[in-house]
Amino acid sequence: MARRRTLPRAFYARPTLEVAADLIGKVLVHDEPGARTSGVIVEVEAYIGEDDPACHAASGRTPRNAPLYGPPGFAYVYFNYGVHYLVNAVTEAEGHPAAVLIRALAPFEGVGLMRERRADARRRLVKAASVPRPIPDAALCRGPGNLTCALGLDARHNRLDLVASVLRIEDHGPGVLDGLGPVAWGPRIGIRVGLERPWRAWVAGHPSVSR
DNA sequence: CGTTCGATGCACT
DNA sequence: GTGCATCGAACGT
Repeated sequence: MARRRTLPRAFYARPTLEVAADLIGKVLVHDEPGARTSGVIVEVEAYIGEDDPACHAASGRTPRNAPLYGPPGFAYVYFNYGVHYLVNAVTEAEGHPAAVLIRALAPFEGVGLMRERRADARRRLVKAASVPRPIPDAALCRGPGNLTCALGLDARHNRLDLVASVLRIEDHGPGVLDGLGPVAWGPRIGIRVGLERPWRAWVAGHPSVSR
């Protein structure tokens, strides 16, 4: 197994767009004993400050968005649409609300467990009469709600320290993304405001990137 | 191809 | 009561 290094606090304590760019190709890990799941980050979005209308901090500090105002290198996980959890890495500095939303992974470790979790979740959602299509491996962590499902992440992981907990992001060295496309930038997805800011980054042409 | 829409919980107004 | 940083089935073209 290649050498792996957990990203240090200083990685996150930088301008959010730099962190977002550098997170592409790193590995998001949920290190449950005997059930590790992980994937290479291939799509992210930056949400930066109270001036960003799409950022959860746009209306000021609330109990929900408090982690955004905390120190960098912690997880901000929240529940959305009554269905999905979304995971962010808090960036910048304490008092500067900003984070990077992890939107898609190329499945790496624990792919079988990911398949089970996604299939279970879909069976719960789909009508009993219809037969769900099998989920291709490239789609297991395609989309922010899908990747938290596949990795088994939920509200328990909110506020966890990405530098020292079961939830972390690792650098597996250069070469992880060999043979894949370059990083592209464009407008963020699924928001109605702040579309003029091209703060979504993804690996061009990668099959695990959301659409 | 494209668009619509239901499922579902909760923070915030 | 409203509106989501979603997903994917179902339907129209």
